[in-house]
Amino acid sequence: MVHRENFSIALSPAEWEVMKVFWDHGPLAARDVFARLPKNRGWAYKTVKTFLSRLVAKEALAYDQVGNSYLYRAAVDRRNMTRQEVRSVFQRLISEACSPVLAQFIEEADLTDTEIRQLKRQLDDKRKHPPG
Amino acid sequence: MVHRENFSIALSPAEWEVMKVFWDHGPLAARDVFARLPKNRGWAYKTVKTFLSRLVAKEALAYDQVGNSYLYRAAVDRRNMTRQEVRSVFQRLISEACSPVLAQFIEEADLTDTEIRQLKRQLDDKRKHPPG
DNA sequence: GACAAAGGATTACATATGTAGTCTATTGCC
DNA sequence: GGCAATAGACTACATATGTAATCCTTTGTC
Repeated sequence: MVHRENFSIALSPAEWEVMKVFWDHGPLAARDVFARLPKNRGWAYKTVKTFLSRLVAKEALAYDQVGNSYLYRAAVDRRNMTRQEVRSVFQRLISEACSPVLAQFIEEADLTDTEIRQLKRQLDDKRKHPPG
Repeated sequence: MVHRENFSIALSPAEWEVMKVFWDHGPLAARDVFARLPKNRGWAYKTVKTFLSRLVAKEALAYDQVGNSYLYRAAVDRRNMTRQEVRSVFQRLISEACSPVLAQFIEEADLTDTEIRQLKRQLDDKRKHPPG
């Protein structure tokens, strides 16, 4: 089992959009990726093909030859990529405290009550002095 | 009072770094911006000047002539820019639920107990059915 | 008053990204 | 068996971004 040097692959916004399709649906042929992308993006099929090639070059995607075409699949883990991106966003936006930016995030987020409960629990777990 | 068309200015990572200096310190001359930027970035003074010019072109910065040089100042609001960026990050990273990405953010964040308490309160305020 | 230093304006150049089109090989269909 | 459709490879081209250097002007210094 090859251990991939997964270190520091950066995805452009368009590439994220493509990767999300794989993370949500698993391995796909180019044509199916195209079909599953949000149509409001208005990308031509050839454009999507370009993204796929670039993602393969970045080793964010891999593929298996099936007949005369490729079955592409994600080669990087979504949680890893998200974590990386979140870190970079933090570094970009934050001067000192994380909290204001995090607050901004919470403000923007659409959350169910259940999710809110879970996030609160997660916050509790971060406390140095557990709530009394 | 001129009402600026503040709509949809996008900042590159380097430009964010520069803007943070203004938001943290107020109006500054080019040389002082250079001095206050994290030195680990290793940017040449001329590079910083380029960023300043581009930010003026984007109308993220404005300036007043003082003697033969400019006193630059932020022309956009930090909260606004942060909100915009947070939104765009959400759109980029999220398929359906915000919650997993938000969780990732909380995981990465370095927070004091006080900040945690405040964020929890903010979460409570978002609940459709207030906690009983 | 001449010259060097510093400031702003303009130019430079490589890589990344958005957005495709063209070229060539393969292959299903008639 | 020939042709059109499709796939992947390669090419194209404009804009954004990182990273400066050069040019021209102003101004403080000796």
